[in-house]
Amino acid sequence: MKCNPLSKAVLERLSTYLHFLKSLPANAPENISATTIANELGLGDVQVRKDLASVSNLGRPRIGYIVSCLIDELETVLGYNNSNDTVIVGAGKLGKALLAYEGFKNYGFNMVSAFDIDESKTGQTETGKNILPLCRFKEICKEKKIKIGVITVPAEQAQAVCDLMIESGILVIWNFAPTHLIVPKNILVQNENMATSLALLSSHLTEQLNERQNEL
Amino acid sequence: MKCNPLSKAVLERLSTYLHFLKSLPANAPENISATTIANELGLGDVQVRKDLASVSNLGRPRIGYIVSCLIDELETVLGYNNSNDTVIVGAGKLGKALLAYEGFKNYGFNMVSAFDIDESKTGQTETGKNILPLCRFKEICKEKKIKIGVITVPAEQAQAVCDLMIESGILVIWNFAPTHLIVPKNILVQNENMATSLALLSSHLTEQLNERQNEL
DNA sequence: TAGATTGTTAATCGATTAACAATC
DNA sequence: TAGATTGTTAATCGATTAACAATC
Repeated sequence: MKCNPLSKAVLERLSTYLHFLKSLPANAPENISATTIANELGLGDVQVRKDLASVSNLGRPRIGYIVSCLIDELETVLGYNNSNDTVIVGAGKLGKALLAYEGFKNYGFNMVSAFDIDESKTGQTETGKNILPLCRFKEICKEKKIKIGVITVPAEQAQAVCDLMIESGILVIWNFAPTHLIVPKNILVQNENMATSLALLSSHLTEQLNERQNEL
Repeated sequence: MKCNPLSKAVLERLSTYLHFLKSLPANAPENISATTIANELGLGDVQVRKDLASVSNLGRPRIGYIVSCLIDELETVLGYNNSNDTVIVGAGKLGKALLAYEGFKNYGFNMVSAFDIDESKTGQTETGKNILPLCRFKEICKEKKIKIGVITVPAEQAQAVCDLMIESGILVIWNFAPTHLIVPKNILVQNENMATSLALLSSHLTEQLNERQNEL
């Protein structure tokens, strides 16, 4: 396993490969070629091979890759085998849902607790996790050395929460607030922003419809 | 307004600019320079200027852009001023939530109805929208000339639903199923896939932590 | 006129694709 | 050995950045 930093585009594809490999039936052959993966996913074979080469040296001429080993290696590279403590700020509907969702464990995320400025929301949830007052945020993050934060507060408060997170030692932010966050270069913000998705859809549609018109 | 097709990266930024402009206070000056936008969003000024130039010719030396006109133009380019009928396949929790959500109107999306293969789910929702049996999907899409489809079925059924959508004339697919869909080139699939987001977060974190270790 | 700001042209950078040598 | 498949090196493509001329 190599470790020069991978681009966003590569990581996205690696995640696709992993998902595809895991979805193979149990009676499938135990090895698979990059070309097969590429065809199944509608990508170029060279691209798949290059992507895989950037994280693994399991490929063997004539044989390809052993599926189970490749899955292992991808999970490691993508961090699904870690267990990273994660905190949430904003204990509204979404925040609570994320706090309760068990599935994050599969991706190496462990939702520790949520924080909210509204102290009436604090207490324990049915699933036994704590919702704590925001004033304890920094203290707890530093103590537990937490590096991942999730923002589920309204847009107006998102930047302030973001600043607090950075001050508290958080390195990676998963932002559900529909706003652009300004952060230092070494901090990653991953936006989960519906407006952006919709803009892409909309624009592609307009283009498609124009093309059709031109054809007539 | 010009109209050569815009790249995904540009569209994402345009959506950010629009959001930022809308968030300006009412008493802000009525014009704004690309440099100001760039600084506020932590981007390069040339990039902002080039992005804006690709959709507008409102920029005036010394003055910049009139905020309200720019908002209008961005909304048009991003399609927020259209009203695009949209259908949903999969009337589970997520499908129903999307069907009920009023906010899509602001982005030019009108959720017409949802479809489900399970006929026990059919009927009218509290918000007065219909959940229809999947067997009527093609007929209705063709009749209403629907071009946008949302997939909220489990991963196993997503490809079949996707194929049905394409057959029914849909051009743009918003996919919430955690799986890779294979489509012809002229169809856009926008994936709303948490696993991919998480992979990006995780990998960045690993990188950051390694760097810190090296510094010691 | 001077200065701010635009839009464009050219240079750089990074990612994808094509060609090919290496190997089982 | 022949053929499939890998990984790498070079070529292409596209996007970002830098430099600069145009303009109000």
